[in-house]
Amino acid sequence: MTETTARHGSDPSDHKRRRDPEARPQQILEAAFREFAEHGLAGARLDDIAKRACVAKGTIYLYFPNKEALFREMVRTTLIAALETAEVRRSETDHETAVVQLRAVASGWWSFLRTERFQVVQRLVMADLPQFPDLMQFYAEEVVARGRRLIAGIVSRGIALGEFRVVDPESAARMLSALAMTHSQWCSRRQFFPALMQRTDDEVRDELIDFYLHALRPGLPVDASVSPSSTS
Amino acid sequence: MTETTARHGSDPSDHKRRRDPEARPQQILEAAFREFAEHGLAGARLDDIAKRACVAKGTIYLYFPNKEALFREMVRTTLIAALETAEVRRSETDHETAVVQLRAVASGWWSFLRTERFQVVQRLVMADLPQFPDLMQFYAEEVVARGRRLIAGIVSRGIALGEFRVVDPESAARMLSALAMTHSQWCSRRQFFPALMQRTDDEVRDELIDFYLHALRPGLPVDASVSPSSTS
DNA sequence: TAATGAACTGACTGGTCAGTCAGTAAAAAT
DNA sequence: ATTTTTACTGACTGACCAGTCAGTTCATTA
Repeated sequence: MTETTARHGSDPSDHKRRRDPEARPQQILEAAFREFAEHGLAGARLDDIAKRACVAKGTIYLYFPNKEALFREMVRTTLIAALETAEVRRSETDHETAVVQLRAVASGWWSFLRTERFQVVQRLVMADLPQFPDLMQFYAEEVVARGRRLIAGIVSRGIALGEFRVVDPESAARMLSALAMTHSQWCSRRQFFPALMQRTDDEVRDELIDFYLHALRPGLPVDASVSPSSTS
Repeated sequence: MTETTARHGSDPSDHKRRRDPEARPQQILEAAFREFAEHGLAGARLDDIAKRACVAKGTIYLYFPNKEALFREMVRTTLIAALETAEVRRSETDHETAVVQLRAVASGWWSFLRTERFQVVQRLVMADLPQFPDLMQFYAEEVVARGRRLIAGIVSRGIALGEFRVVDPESAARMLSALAMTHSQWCSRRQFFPALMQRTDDEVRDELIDFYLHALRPGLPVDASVSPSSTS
């Protein structure tokens, strides 16, 4: 009784879109990503995640059994999304020299390392993942090992083609990972590393790829193998 | 009245050594180190730290105003202790070739990176230090920059002596840091990196130093990074 | 028009823990 | 022997927050 055309809510346009409930998990995961990124696992509050997702706290529990599950799922989906990003460039350069291919793939990999998503995961991996051995395993296998195999393959090819000196490809791949991952982290904290302040991301990338390629140059000695291009 | 020789406590040998109270801060800091190492900043409980230090919780507050201060001080003293460890070897090799000196200093630095103390701090730096910009600054300046200067000096000398190709010494030092820090972390998580399982710490060290020295070998003619010889 | 139930809400509860403080106990001073 | 000081204790409190659940809203069905 007493209802005119206006109910109590008044504005019919701000209707919460409880339409398509299958969008909810993504929406919550995205909010969780932001909160975990800023505060880590322990520091993130479910109330804040809910607020960010424009959802009540109870709603989160309709889709995820608890905070830990939410965290796990958020890491998993982020890693998967990141992987897809990384798969972009790759075999489209198989006809090139190993040096060219390595530059191309390393650049793609670098772009991935420089994304905010990866940087955030990187921090969470260091900070909180020791508590979740299975996620750590997933990360090690699906992200680290996968990237490493990619690089190792190219290095092998370069060795076979005589472009690189003979090295253990797995080890060489690890060296590139180390250079790239660390430099990417440092780039994200430029304020603390004066030398990086006067370099762009791309310059840092080129610097480390050049350095890396120098380490793989075939040995100096016997002349014949290298065509003396006598240029400058 | 009624007291014989025995009071109520009975055992006179377990007297808490409230002797030399200046030992207390160190004792608490050490316990804090262990707890923070295992659980991070948020996860460590003051009750546990107290228990580990064989002290009541209240006692901690006699020496540190709050948990954050305890954390800061623990990081500070650990970094300082770590630095002293690292300063050991150094100018005692100034008469050697740059290559030999670099090997010696890098080995010393590597031992430092491999200590539990450094590994723990490394993790805390990643996980929790963003909240403490001044500590981050301290870490960047006193640990990272200092180590980098040390290496850069040797590289400069090697360039001057013609042992190394001409590179930016600061950049070269950064490359070595990246290789060493990352590999040290991976060594601490060997379970997840199959390739490292069959290598000792020392083998990993040699592998990366060799790789590094290859990158610094004085060049073939000129770089001419990519020479498209138009094979096709 | 009413009944049904899926989607969602947010006040509430119970456990956890940083930080407090009134009190004890031993050593030093009187 | 008595008082004062220093070092320490641990039960307590209040804030915080993950997780719950009785209740609301609204689209769909009857």
